Amino acid sequence: MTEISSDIIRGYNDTMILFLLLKGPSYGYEISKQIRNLTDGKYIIKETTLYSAFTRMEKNGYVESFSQISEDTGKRRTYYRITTHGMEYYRQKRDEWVLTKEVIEKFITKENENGSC
Amino acid sequence: MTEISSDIIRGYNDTMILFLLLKGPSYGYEISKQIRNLTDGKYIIKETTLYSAFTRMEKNGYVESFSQISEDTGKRRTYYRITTHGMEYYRQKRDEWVLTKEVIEKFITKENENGSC
DNA sequence: CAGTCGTACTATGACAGCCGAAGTAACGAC
DNA sequence: GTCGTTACTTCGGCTGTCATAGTACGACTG
Repeated sequence: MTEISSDIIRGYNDTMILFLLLKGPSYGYEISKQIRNLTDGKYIIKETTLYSAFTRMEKNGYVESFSQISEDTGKRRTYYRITTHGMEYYRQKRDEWVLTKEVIEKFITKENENGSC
Repeated sequence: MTEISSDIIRGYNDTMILFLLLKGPSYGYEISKQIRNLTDGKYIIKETTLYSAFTRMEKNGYVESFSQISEDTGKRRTYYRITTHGMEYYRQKRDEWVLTKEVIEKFITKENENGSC
């Protein structure tokens, strides 16, 4: 099985999290589930990676956290909300992705492709 | 200017180098120039990154090095040749790339696209 | 004839992000 | 009564990248 190495995703974990936060505030466990679902289990973010991303992004001002007691479980969760600064960062990363894709694909042979466009 | 962050390229530097070695043995400085040219200067690999990639890949058995005196300059260069193991690794990375691209693009909004295919 | 530019590297050490391991706590299911 | 799920936290290690610096030699440039 081809597995996605963390070294390529590295630096795009933040982007993935921010993307999900664009739809509204969320918290660690849910984000993690959403990533798994959205990618059909192809990418499962590690807990430590996720939570360290949150703290890093909060430090950088990309997200804001707030504590709230959930209505369903009655337990306290740490929610994160994307900031305008975070949205800017997301947009930057999106643009960077386009470039990066172009660059990497110059080094990827297309031998296994059968149909195109 | 959107610049490519090293964190996304990370782990694909090896792949890029191996791709260039598929065409035949080469050495550090030339590989570096080829990367710059092939990407129209969009990606310039750092010297230290390049040479540490070589030593790492030799340790992993992806490349073999040999010393040779160049015909034009008369100076000694360290050439690298891709091994069969290295070719396998390259193929793996190529497959991984397809997956990775799919995954990341689930998190990239297409707002700025105007035409498609 | 000194200085700078291009080639072709090597060594060292720092840093960032990812991740494994382990722990905590509270709830429901079986 | 322990297992699975939720919802985290702490710690420490590893890997790849990069800044900095240095070596060495030939060519050209003022």
